[in-house]
Amino acid sequence: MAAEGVGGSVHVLDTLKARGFIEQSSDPEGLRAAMDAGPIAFYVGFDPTGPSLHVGHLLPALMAWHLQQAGHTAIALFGGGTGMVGDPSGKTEARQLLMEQTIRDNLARQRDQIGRFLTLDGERGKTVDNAEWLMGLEYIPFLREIGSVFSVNRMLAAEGYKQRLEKGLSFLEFNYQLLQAYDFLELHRREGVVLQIGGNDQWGNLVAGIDLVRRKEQHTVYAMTLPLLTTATGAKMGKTASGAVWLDGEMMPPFDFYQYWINVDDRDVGRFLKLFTTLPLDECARLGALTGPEVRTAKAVLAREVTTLVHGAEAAAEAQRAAQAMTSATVSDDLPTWAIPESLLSEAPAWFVVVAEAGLAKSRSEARRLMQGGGVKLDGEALTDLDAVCTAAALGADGVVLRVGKKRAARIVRETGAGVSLFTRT
RNA sequence: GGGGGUGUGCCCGAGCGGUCAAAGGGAACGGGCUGUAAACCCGUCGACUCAGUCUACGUUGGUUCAAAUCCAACCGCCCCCA
Repeated sequence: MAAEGVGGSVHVLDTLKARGFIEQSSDPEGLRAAMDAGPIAFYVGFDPTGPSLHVGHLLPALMAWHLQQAGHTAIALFGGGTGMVGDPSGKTEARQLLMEQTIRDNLARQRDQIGRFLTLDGERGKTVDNAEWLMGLEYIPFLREIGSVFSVNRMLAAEGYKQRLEKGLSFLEFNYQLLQAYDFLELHRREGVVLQIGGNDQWGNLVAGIDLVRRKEQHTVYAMTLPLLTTATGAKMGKTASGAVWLDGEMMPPFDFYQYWINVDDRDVGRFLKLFTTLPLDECARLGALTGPEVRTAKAVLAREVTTLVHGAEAAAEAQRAAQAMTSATVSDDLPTWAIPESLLSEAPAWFVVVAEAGLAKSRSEARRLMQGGGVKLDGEALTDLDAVCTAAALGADGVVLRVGKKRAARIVRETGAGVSLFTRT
């Protein structure tokens, strides 16, 4: 990662502001003064309800990275305890309750992923699990110490709960805010944490924590929220046809991850560069100002940078090569390759079967339709004959290139060993 | 606990005994135009051994020649009363 702002003259808060990380801040001046007085400890929470983190989590992770680069201590809090309750903020419906074991598995994976962004040496950064202090809580003491300072009136008036009040809100979920506020208090006591960051939908929870710390400890602590990102077309960031854009390489191959960024809307490129890469601001500005076909250059940089952050330089380079090979009609080693099993080849399968088996279409029916619509190309030639079959002779020594649309392609080779497709097989 | 609703394909949403693989919209995908972008136009959009068959309208059973459509129970959700 590019080092930026370390010992530099630009204040990290200004950097964050300029890059678009800050949506709301509880007390900008106070926080700045606290930071100027010396390194502070801050925390950011992750909810273990998903099996992997996704691009949405990238934002808080990168914000934490910037803060850590500026010398502040990062604490990544995993909600092993709160995950068992479920945050109702901004949700339309109640969340399904997860099994304890599922939460623990998710948590382990997420901890691993966050380690790629933050230094977690226990000195400059560490991870904690709030199950540690939440699971052992006793009801009556908790109610007396924490519950007594919360106002139900105020909670009900909060924007985040409005939607849920229409649809119904269980008492379990209603308690979520108390628990998150308690986390802040606990981390303040244990680790001297004075800042919590989170998504803008967390605002109510963060502020509740600030209030709680003030009441119990008479200390001022701070909160900052990140904007909830939407794409230029108004959709939620990070959604694709097949689901979320996962950071886990098994759930979303690096190639697909890379492609996600290449296919981003033009209008989002400048904004995303500032948020999702660690490139200097002026470089982001330069790339973001490109217009017309040149935007592709900016997208290539965006895709490479983010993929590098998440999957490493090697995987990013590989994805980039595959993407380039995608646009040329020639057979290339860089293309995702699928080795057709000898057992299948010997049956002289129709091409639509091969298209489906190679993962280029979800089903044979879809492969058929794609062919009928002229969307399948074999070595650059449209392949529309449903009866055409794939034979050893057709493959030749170097194999062939099957292309579906502009964004999917694979080299089909004759081989008995199992090939690895870079595509998400469904 | 009592009363009333409701549950449809990725999402929203029509259908209310046969003509329903299920209108319409959105999303998505393919073609055209381009720049692996947006907008726009065209097409597709359950599966399979593809002009045929199978699986689908919360779940399970029932009525009927025939059910997404009627009945019962169950499950989930919503509203009113307690």
